[in-house]
Amino acid sequence: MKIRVAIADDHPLILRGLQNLLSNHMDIEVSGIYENGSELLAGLTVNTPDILLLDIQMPDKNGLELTGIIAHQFPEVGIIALTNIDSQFYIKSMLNQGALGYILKNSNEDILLEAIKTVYNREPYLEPALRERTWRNMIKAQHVTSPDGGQSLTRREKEILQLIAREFTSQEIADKLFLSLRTVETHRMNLMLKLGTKNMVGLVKAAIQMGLVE
Amino acid sequence: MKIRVAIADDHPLILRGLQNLLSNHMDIEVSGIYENGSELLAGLTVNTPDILLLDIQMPDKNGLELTGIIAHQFPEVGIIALTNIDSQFYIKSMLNQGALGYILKNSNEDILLEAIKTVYNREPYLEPALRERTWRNMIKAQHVTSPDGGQSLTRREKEILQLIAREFTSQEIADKLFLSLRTVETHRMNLMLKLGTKNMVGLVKAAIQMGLVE
DNA sequence: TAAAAAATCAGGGTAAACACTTATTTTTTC
DNA sequence: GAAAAAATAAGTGTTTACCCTGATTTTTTA
Repeated sequence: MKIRVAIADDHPLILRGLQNLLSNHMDIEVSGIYENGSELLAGLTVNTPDILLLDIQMPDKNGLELTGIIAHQFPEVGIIALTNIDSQFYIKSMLNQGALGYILKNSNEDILLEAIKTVYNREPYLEPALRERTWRNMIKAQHVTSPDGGQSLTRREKEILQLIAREFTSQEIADKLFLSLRTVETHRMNLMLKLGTKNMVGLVKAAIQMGLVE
Repeated sequence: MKIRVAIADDHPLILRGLQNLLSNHMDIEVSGIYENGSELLAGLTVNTPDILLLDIQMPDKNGLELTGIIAHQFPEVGIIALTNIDSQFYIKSMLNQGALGYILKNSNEDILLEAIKTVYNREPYLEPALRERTWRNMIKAQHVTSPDGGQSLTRREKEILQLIAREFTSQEIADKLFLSLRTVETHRMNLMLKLGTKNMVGLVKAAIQMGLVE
């Protein structure tokens, strides 16, 4: 019985590379390839795979939300995040949302196959290069973190953070979203509080780490 | 006569994807694949291709320098930068160093093929999505007093850019480097000109892309 | 050793961000 | 349907960034 693997990624090159790489293995079958979140959700109902290799950054849908939806709706699918984002925040969030694996796009073939086989057995798999740091962070997080965990941003906050990181001023954001300048500034202040920074520079860096831009 | 294409990229997936994609075309032949800069330089002397698809970010060598060396040593090779970096600074620098094409890794097959054919005919090719903005920037750059066309950042500029991206204010930078506030502001303005941005947000993003922080 | 590039500094302004506070309405969750 | 969370908005400042102009001195390069 082959392991059925679906792939969702908006980069044609990565899609091809994965397809080609996996098709060389007799115990793996590529059961579907999708270039965006909508296609993916539609495809999963028709043809449910064992493993889903999921790009976090896709044009139409956010990878975190997508993971939450799929993990809930198709609990039998083992989700492996496949991404360029080497971010502690994202690793934690994705695992929280129900992903079982997290590997980087510059991983080699061995890592990819090991991840697929591990997750197929319902065990978590984390890119070796990320393991130690993530462990340290999670241990630290239990020691230090404040009650609220400090990290979760609301939908509106993420939206505004993204616009900030795309070089819109507060006034421009207010106009764009039909909000008062004051509201946007309040959100910005709350973002700075939550992300522990004192200016736009820190916000931009956080936005990049979270994959909201670039 | 087939177009001979070499590929240099440290991402195994991208490498496979490209190889697979190009091998479907009768008029193209993949003449070499390289996973790092040293391999590439060694390989080119033995087997010189018509086109080189070159990743800017490789573990051992900087893509800019590499481009300069290859363009000088193998002028018959048409270099196409293939990268995730959507940065005005990098585009200009790469073209300056001798690259003829610049496309993004999330480009589709059509763009890739068009780039290869265009560059094979010794004509420059720029990713369509980047064209307009780059043009605008290049025109703007000629209006302004940036001496040589303003490609590379000076040592001092890089130093200050790094401090900006590390969340220092201009006043703090001035104190740290024993400069007048005005000097720091002048450098910041020049940075914005050179990098084609209107505020700190763009500077931070450029700094990250250039690897000055994180 | 000239010329070019880089680094330094400033006046005088406008616009935007930052800081601290309070408060109402809407939406979500239990 | 009550409680909690999120989203909305504002008053009143201070600080910093941004934009235009101009310049001199130091270092590098041809």
